[in-house]
Amino acid sequence: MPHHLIRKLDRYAGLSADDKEMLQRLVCDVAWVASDHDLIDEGAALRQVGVILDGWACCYKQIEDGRRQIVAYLIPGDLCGTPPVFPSIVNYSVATLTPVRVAQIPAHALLSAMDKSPRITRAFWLDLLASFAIQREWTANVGLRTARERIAHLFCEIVTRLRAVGLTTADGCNLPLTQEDIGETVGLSTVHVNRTLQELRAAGLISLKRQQLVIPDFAALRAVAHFDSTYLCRSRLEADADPPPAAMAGSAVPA
Amino acid sequence: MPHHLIRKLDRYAGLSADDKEMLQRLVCDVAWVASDHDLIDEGAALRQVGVILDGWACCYKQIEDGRRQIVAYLIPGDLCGTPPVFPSIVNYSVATLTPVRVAQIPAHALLSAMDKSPRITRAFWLDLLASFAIQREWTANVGLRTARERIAHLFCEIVTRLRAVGLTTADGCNLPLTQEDIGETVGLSTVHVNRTLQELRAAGLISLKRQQLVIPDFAALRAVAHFDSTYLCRSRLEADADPPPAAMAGSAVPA
DNA sequence: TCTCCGCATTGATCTGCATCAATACCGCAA
DNA sequence: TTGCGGTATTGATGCAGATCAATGCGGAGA
Repeated sequence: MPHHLIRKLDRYAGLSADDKEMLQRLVCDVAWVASDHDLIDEGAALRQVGVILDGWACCYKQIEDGRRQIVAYLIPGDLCGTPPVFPSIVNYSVATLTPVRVAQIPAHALLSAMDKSPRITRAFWLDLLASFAIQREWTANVGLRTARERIAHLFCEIVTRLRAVGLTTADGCNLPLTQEDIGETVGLSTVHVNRTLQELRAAGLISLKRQQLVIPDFAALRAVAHFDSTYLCRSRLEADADPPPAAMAGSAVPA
Repeated sequence: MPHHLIRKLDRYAGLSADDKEMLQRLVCDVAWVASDHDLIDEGAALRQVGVILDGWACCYKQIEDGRRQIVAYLIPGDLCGTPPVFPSIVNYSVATLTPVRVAQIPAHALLSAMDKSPRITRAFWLDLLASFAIQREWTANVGLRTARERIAHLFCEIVTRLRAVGLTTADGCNLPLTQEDIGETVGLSTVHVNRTLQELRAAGLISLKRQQLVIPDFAALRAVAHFDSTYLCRSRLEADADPPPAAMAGSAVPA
């Protein structure tokens, strides 16, 4: 049961059996962290990279007066911290949203793995570029969409990402976010998030209760959101080396 | 007169004379591009990286109905495209805002330079991480600040970045942006940008006419914007190798 | 010099979303 | 079972910023 990270990196750059073994060995320092705890504090000097094995976390920024903005979600297979430059100082914090199982890869181990395998190096580059693409999309999401579109877009993205790591149900996923979290993600007040969710429900676009998100008609939600999944298909290096990467269609991987 | 890129990379990772020479040689395919032209079209498969030598450009995204969001500005010394993974497919477009002088570095040349020098590799990593940090900040800017704060923050960032490449005057800079550009950057209508600019002027925080931005009291503007420049200080690996890196200093390694 | 065009500016009006303030609900622990 | 704390929901009201519609202005080209 290699963690999602290896599968993801493999899709990015086609790892050899050796590569996978090497990566597998990196993941040794594993721990559970309770919900609602910080994994990284802004300003810390990291000498290692975290790998999320289970659970959700988020990267956020805060300004003096308490306003908070979530700038990314971390799900299983995602890195936590900024490889592979050490020591690196991060300008955001990371907090768990659920209990999280996280592994720590020490700087030197990661660097030496990258030294030994150009495929591993390439895979980490691509992973970073993929997160970057998501970040750009978030900027655009908050900057130019309406409340309804923003939330719809967020849900489309989340489901697509979770599907890629096999964490979805047939037509939805578990969504461990409060309405406040959602608001801090898309730049809306909690109250307005609530009302917008009800609109989406009323329109039959989603169902959401008890942290279970169901999207009966993904295409419909995508249309509302103006969601174009290509930015999630890793920077689509050799775009056809594997699964149907493209636009519409079924997205992502069976695995 | 080595272009700004080399100076920047040098600050990131401390290049050797050889490194600099190698980089210098990369920059050969140079051309001028007129204002208001696309340098990169969304979906293109890049086999090279551009380097902005002179002028301004911007990365932007568009959705069907014509709404547009600027997600980044490129100024001299910035890369245009996503090194160093090729071919890479970008999910945004790049347009010139002024006439731009741009060099193209072919994929193989860049990769071989990175192969030969770990410092160069490291420098490119850090440059990418720096852009990423800016993108995160933009997400937060649009997500949680008011109109006045957003524009103030944008100006603080721009001046700080320009200063790092020596393109500022004593207390300001040239700003080749229309009010429409600014609006598409921070998620506001043109009209409201205009009014907010006037507010900032009335408050004595800025002066802006004929593309000349003057900030008489940077600290004051920074306070309004809740601007914290640390995210611009490259991931501040060796934080004290040069100019006052701002805030509290400390941390990190002399390397 | 005049004319044109893109950009900046101004006013009037509308609305999406914030804010304030209760109230309802649910899971949990005693 | 009861009570409690965090989350969701609902209503009422206010405002930041959008939208619509002119008008002004400065620079480039004839």
